[in-house]
Amino acid sequence: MSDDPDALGPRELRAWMGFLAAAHLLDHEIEHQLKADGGLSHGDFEVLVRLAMAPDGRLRMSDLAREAMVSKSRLTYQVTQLERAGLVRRTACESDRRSVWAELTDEGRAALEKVRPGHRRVVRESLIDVLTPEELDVLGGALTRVADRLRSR
Amino acid sequence: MSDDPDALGPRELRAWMGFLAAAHLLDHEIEHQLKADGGLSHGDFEVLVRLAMAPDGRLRMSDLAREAMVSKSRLTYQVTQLERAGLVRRTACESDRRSVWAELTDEGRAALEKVRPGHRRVVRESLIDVLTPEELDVLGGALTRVADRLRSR
DNA sequence: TGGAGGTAGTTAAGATTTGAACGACTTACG
DNA sequence: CGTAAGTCGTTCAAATCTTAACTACCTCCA
Repeated sequence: MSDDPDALGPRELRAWMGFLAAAHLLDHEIEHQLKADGGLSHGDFEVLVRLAMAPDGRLRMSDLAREAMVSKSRLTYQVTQLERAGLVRRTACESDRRSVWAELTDEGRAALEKVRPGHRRVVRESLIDVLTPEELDVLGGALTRVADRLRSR
Repeated sequence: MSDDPDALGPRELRAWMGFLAAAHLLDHEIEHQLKADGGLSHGDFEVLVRLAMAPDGRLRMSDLAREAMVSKSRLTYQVTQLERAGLVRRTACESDRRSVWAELTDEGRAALEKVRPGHRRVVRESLIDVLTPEELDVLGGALTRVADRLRSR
């Protein structure tokens, strides 16, 4: 009844459970730090980071949604909130009047910098520093492959 | 301006970005499968799984919340929904009248079994089969350590 | 031209989640 | 005992997220 020929084996189960738990808990930790240090959700942070990395600090809503891995309607909501907080600005796009630029304001850049040290600390203390350099490389390679494979479907 | 002495290095960044993306995308995939195969959210599924693993198929709300990694108030909502769907039943706890048992019904067990093959398929195809056996072990060890460390804080 | 069909972003309604506060009960300790 | 402090699960309001339209615009091709 509880045995099943194609259930996951112990090694597989350990990897899967570990992955699930680590993802959950780490996200929790990050969410907490970002909220405490700058009143941002993890989603908001990802949006700001993508914008900060983009040329001219701006991206069209669609591209931003894809890069930050959020739905379009969720991004609409998020950007509205971020705009209300003065961290992002919406701008009309000349070349395609359907499009809208989401652009990082100076305030937005500042908010990002304010929150980043704590964010790095969490990532380091909770993940990076817990792994050996070998584990770090294996994990990086393996999970990048996993993600790429999921993206191309 | 964008350079920072204690920013993550390339290997670290790859591991972190890979982890973040893999977690996001895999969760998305699972959410989709569970919804399609049985109308369950990933959260609901986790709740049912923990109950199925527990002796007598039941757990107190608090323990269930801890094991399924959800907040108490979220669990209250979830269990109410699952109860409405007939998959879970609430029972009074004799030994501690503050507590409430959440108990898997036969229907709940059936719903779980119905959805499990697809779930396993997703986990295998998206994660397990993408990794070499060595990667699987390294990942399992490393992430279990990461999770344990985060749990004990 | 003039649509057909696709894309960009928003909206509205409903579902879910959060976080603080609450009532009921238990436990520990003076 | 009797009460202070803690735990258990729920509730409520507010915040957030999802889904399915919907408007406006762009592209392509007859």
